[in-house]
Amino acid sequence: MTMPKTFDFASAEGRLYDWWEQNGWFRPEAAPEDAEPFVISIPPPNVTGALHIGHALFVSIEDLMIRHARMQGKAALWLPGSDHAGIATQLQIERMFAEEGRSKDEVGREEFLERTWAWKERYGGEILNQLRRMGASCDWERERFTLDDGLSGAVRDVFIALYEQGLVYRGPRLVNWSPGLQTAVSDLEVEHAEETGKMYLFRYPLKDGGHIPVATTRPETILGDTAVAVHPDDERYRHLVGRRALVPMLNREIPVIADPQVDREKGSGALKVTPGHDPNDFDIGERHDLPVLNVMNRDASMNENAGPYAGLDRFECREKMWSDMEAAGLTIKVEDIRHSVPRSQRGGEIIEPMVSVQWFLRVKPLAQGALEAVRDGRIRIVPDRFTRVYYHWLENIEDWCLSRQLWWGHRIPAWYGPNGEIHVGRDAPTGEGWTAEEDVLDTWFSSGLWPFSTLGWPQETADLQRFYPTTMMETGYDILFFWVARMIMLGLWFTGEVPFRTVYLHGMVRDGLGRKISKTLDNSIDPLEYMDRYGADPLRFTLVTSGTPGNDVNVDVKRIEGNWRFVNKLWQMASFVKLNLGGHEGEWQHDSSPHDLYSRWILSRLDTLVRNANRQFDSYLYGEAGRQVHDFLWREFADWYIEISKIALHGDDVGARQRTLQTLVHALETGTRLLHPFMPFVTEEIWQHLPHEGETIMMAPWPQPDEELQDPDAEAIMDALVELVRGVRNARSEYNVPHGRRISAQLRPGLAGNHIDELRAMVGRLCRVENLTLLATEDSDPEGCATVVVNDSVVYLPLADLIDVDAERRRLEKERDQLQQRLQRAQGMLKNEQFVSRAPEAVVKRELDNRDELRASLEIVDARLASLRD
RNA sequence: GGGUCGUUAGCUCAACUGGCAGAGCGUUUGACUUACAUUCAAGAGGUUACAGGUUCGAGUCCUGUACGACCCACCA
Repeated sequence: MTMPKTFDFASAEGRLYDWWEQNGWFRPEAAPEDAEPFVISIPPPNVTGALHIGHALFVSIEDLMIRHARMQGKAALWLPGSDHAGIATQLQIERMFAEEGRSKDEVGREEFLERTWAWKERYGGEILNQLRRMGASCDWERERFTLDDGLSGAVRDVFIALYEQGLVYRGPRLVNWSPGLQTAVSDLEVEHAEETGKMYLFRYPLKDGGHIPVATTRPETILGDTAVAVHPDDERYRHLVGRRALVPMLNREIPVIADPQVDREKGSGALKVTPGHDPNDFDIGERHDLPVLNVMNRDASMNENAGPYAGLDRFECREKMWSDMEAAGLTIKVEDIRHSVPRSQRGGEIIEPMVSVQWFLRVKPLAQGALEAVRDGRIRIVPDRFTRVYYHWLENIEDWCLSRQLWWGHRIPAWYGPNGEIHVGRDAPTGEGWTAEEDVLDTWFSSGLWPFSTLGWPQETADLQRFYPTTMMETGYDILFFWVARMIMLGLWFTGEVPFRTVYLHGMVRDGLGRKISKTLDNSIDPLEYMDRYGADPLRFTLVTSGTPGNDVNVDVKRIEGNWRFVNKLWQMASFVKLNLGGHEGEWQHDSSPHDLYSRWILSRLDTLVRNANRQFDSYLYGEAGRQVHDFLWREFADWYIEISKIALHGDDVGARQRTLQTLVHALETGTRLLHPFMPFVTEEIWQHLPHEGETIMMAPWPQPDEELQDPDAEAIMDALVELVRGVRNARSEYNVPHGRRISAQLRPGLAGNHIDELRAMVGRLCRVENLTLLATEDSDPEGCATVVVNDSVVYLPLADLIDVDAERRRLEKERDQLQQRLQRAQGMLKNEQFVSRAPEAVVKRELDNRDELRASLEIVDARLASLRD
């Protein structure tokens, strides 16, 4: 069966994917029962999501890891699934209802959830189908969803256990309130941006007359003040401690207190204390038993505690308040300042610190184990610089606000009794008057259980036994805290084991100019669009080879096109081999006599490639490995070996032809296997056309180095021959020898003289030189020739009609200058006794050889130049 | 205020444990050479941000500076 002219990825991808899946090769069961497991739990994409370039990156890397492990004979399990993504999904469904003109509250919880589930069933699989399109070899029979029954049970059990262990508590605390989403969010979901704002300085009136100057950036919070604080040692204000102040515009009486937390250097040195709206003040308030006043509603409009300002939006209130204070003569001045503003990671709106009753997890006890697991090496983080970041965060961790005022999520299993009792458990308590908790858990709480909940925990399932701890956690560094750290904490706490052995962190995808992908810049790179245009393989190869571990990758979309060309090039190499295999299939591998120089050379190079690739895979340097395979196949195999192979293939030595075919097949088939984890589709299709063992390249063995193939002599000789060919081509080009014109040449043999047959064949085939003849030692240099010098060998090209003596002289002078420069460098090093005595022997020897070769070349070039001057 | 990463060809990026700085794209010239014009050949293009240091030898290790990006932190 001959191969089509080009690779039709559009039809091949779906066909191959279905075939792989139907044969069960994505399942760990495809490996022998005693095979070592290799497990990745997928970072579950949001059900609402559509494949974006960030997904494409992680899929490319993880599928590469999984396919590599599978080819190594491991029981590879890539467990797929999706995340219910509380906030993101809820917002989407809210928008749907809004389009129908109904608010979430009008709809009610029950219908809202019904609709969300219906939507999830209908569209939630879309993102996973897009993963399939990329070639992701996940075990779809093990697919999980964070809100499915098993996982929900795990979440509930974990919550209850933590509550019973006294680690989960409920209470009023200052939280980050998102007025747009109307829910609390965790510290991690708040971003701090340096922005220009205003600092308002004003007089805090005292009841008995006088005032204290106080500064704030949020005048509306004055309405919630319950004290004015000064530093106990501050001479300026010490005498005022114990007096009473009056809240501006409300005239509510509050104390003047002394607290060491007040920074005398900041602002006016006196502090308005608003325990209900400032974390700092909340602490002070606790120490002094101050009332905690919340002056805002859920949407951050002012509430009844704001007196006349009730109902105003917080920013309207700020202006109104200030102008009223101005009128009352209380203001001093307003200054522009740069300060950091807390904004919602999702909506971008300003987060309001607000006191609120929420569920919290005391994280510190869990953090200890998570720190130890990395410190003692049970978990390794790659690249290891992230280890420090991880330590720093866990060492300073604060309690985690678990509750969210949403509907879509795991409902907190708590009930409130008529007398204020709290019941936490699997089932509702019996008896009258209990009401269920309305809030759900932070999405990341369920994600934190992902590596073991997906394997059946808390049941002692066979999967849990076999595949836990998992092997590799591959994800972006942006969710090291959100997700990775929490999986480690919860995994250790509940299973007693690390959830995974290695954490591999990749960077963020940026555009071709290094800019963040953003809607406002409109610079998104749509993976689907590029897969439509070029197929999945070029996209995958580009993503993996464009960067280095842990660093952001700037994706230059032109590289996708370039790698599509690479796919075609591969296809053409295979076509060539296949074509030449022709009717000889089966015959091609019978000849076991020693190989020719060319074949020994390419096999030696191939072995070096295999060696490098193995080392790089072991160090997670996938990008470098991919680039090297690419360069080998294109630059060495196709440009040189295939071209040279035509000598034997078109010759009449049957043995030589067969040995060459054997090498062609071996090198290409091996290269294809090396490439399979990067580009699964085209490699499978090609592999099927080549002679191979086994059913699928997916399960073919990963290439191993073979010491026998190393052949430094063949490499050295081929390097010289290749240089001679390049030199002849260069001379032809410089002298504008018409492309079709055949020329003759003479060789003054140095080392290359031992391989005159090979050289003759090569120049004949590759640069249209016929009649390469040998010059005897006593022969004088031929006249009117262009000269090509490589080491101690010289090729003379009789181009009398084209040679311009001046031009040839310039050419040789340039050559001489280059040689001299390199020779000087080598001689300089060798003259240095320190170098000779201290550098490794091999390095010195290489430099010696180098010098000798350069000297030989230079001598010849000089002689030629001298003869031209005559 | 702490910390991390980056700065290499016009652009986007490589360079494993220090050992002759590479690729793709772009650019110049030539070629439809029966696997491939989705290609091939030849060329141009670099003081590896800057200043010191260590070393026989530094893009690579150390110190500092500049610029850029990011992370953490309760700066009224």
